[in-house]
Amino acid sequence: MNNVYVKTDEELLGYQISRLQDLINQIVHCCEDKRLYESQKFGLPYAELRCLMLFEGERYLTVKGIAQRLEVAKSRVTKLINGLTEKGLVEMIEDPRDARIKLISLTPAGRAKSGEIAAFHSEIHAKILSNIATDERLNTLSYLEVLRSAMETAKAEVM
Amino acid sequence: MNNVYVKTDEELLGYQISRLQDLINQIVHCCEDKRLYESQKFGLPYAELRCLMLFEGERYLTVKGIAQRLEVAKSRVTKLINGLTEKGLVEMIEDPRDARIKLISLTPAGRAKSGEIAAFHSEIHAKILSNIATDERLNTLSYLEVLRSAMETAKAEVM
DNA sequence: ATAAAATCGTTAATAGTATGAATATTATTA
DNA sequence: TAATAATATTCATACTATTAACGATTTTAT
Repeated sequence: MNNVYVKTDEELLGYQISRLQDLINQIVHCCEDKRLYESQKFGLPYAELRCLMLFEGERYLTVKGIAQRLEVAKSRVTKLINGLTEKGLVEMIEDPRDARIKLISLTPAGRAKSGEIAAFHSEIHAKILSNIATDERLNTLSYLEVLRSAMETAKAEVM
Repeated sequence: MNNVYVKTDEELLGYQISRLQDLINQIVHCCEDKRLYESQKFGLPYAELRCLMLFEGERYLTVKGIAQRLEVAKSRVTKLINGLTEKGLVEMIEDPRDARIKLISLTPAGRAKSGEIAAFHSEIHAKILSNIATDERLNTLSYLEVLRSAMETAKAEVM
């Protein structure tokens, strides 16, 4: 009978769906743990930490630019910059050509901390790679790209 | 000369590290979008939504049990249950055998909403799967498991 | 049987994440 | 020059989450 096949197919799909769900949840949960850990490790609220990392290779950023990159409201950025300024990690000067604009840059301490954080990020991802067999790394990255792409497409479809 | 090979190897590793970093970030970012979307869609703060989903197959939960599963403080759960009670989604009775304990259960409305949310989760993961070629699904799940495992190991090593 | 210890949930204070509306200042443009 | 646009800040609000202190109840040990 056909029913048997249909049911097996459905069962397989159901199994794959819940497996995918579990795997993604566990991976995301792992990332949330990392987030908490690095926030502790570097003594910064996570949002400020993320803000600090935007200065890689850029001398000056503006409130508006940071807001766009972090995808948050400008008013939020004002708060973050206040926090980072109090901690001596960034400083603000006025744009010589437009007094509305404030240019934000890293202090030496900010550059140092930003470097430490970047190094930690590299370290942790290097560690993850090292836990994947050499001959499986390429495939892992490829299939991760497959998943990423499938997720973006699904997002566009559903949301 | 040996230097040439060494450098190529290092470059490859560096490339793979930053690719892994990007892919994971994008996948997590996608999940954060989903989180915001479903919070809107179901008219619930995300934490309350997660709380609601714990009742799958369980008749009664306690504050302590919920706190453990959500990995938050008990006081946080009190707040979440207050919110869900105000919205008519859960209700609380006293444990007949121990007056310290409060048994929390879904109301009919809560059961309905919980069902909708579960259906949405299935739908979205089904959609993701459907965006992966049939002959690539098994491999995607396998390599996702490889990654998950490598991440858990790295977490244990670093943190 | 009762005093001490443990358990359970709540309250209050605090901190971090984030938004939106209103505002002040400065540039641009008509 | 007057209206408009751009930039950043302030304030009110809401959500996420923790810790410490507390009151009520149950368990345990004397």
